[in-house]
Amino acid sequence: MRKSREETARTRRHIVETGAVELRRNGIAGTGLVEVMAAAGLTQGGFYRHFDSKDALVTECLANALDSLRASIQSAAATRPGRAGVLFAIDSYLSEAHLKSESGCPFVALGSELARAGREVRDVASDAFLKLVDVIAAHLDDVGPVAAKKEALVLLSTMVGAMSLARLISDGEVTAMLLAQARKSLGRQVREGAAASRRAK
Amino acid sequence: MRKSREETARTRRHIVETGAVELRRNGIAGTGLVEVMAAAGLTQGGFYRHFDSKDALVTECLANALDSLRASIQSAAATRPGRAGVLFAIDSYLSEAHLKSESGCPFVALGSELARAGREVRDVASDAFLKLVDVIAAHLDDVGPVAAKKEALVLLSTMVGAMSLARLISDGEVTAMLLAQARKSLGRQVREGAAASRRAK
DNA sequence: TGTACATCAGTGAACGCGCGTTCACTGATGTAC
DNA sequence: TGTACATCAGTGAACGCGCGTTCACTGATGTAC
Repeated sequence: MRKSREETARTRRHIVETGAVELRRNGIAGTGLVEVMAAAGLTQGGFYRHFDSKDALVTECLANALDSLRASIQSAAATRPGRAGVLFAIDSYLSEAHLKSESGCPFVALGSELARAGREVRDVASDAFLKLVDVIAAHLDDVGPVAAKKEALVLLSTMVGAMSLARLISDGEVTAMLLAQARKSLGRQVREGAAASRRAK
Repeated sequence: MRKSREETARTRRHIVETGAVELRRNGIAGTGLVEVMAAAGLTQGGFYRHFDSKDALVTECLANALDSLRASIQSAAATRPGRAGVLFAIDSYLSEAHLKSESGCPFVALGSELARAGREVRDVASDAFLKLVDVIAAHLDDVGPVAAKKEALVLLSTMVGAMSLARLISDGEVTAMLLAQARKSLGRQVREGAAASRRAK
């Protein structure tokens, strides 16, 4: 049953992609290899032809998921120039669709588990976060790059925090209010950001 | 080896308190009953004399941890009147001490696991969150109660998000910058909050 | 108040079960000549 | 280009191991009279 190199590579990519979804749905500890392989249409036995360990899979799936997040924020921001792009990216992130999504932000879906993860996993998460900061900061082009980065750090903190809390709150009305309020407040911050930053100097 | 009612109650409380710490250190899935009982100085066999299941323990430990959080924020805020109290509570929350603490905010330590938890656990988390919102909102007493609640929702989102991200980032310098920047930005928001809220009307 | 018995907190061992990992096997693909 | 052999992707079963849970047992505490 040996497969061609091309098909092997395709299978591997497929495992990573379905694994990236399963991991965000059930968490790192809550996701089994049998489950990931089954979701990819395979049996558990073949897993170790592609990866050294569960940890190696987690690292790759996380990198994949973080890349999706960056791509999605980047393309949302790219629809409008400067701060308007950031506003749009924020509204997309803090949407009901993202709230219910099973392939959303890994910082929300895996946040507390990532903090306890090994060196390699945390490095992947850290690097991806800094890239995300740069994506946002690049759109805050009416202040200096350092000020833009600092501003982006705080915007992302609120985004991740609001979505994390929205996910765990069981009362749908509060959830909706929280997201709406975060969008509103970040909107104000982003619009007034340049002025506030200037004032702060 | 039967113990007196008083001692039984003390033992139970002790299990919940040590369990609340273990749970935040290792996560829900990552914490075993053997480990919790050992941390309390007991053996696993006695566990079911106090709790119906691991889930029941988790619910109680979470409630305990959330109560500690509320008490700590409440007492920090109470040291100063009005918005100054909120500023102080924010700085305490976003401190290096809290970053390294093993008995800190459950929303940060368990966030992504809570979102996947059962009805009861999520209800406990939700109720505690709303109480926390009220604690903060009570100090934003120069705007109406509804505006104060909305403002508190966003402040807490940034606090939880910043601490969650700070915990998972492996670069200590970035972590410190993120916390510092969140403190600074929230400080500005809280100080200008009343004015901004009035403007928004 | 004292006595006899029931209760039950805590121990230590055992139970299924699911997990990550390993392995013998199959047969199509890749390689060497 | 064709042939013979080595490689290896994928299967299905098995492995230890740790987990949540159960249980027989012990002996101090609580209760009934």
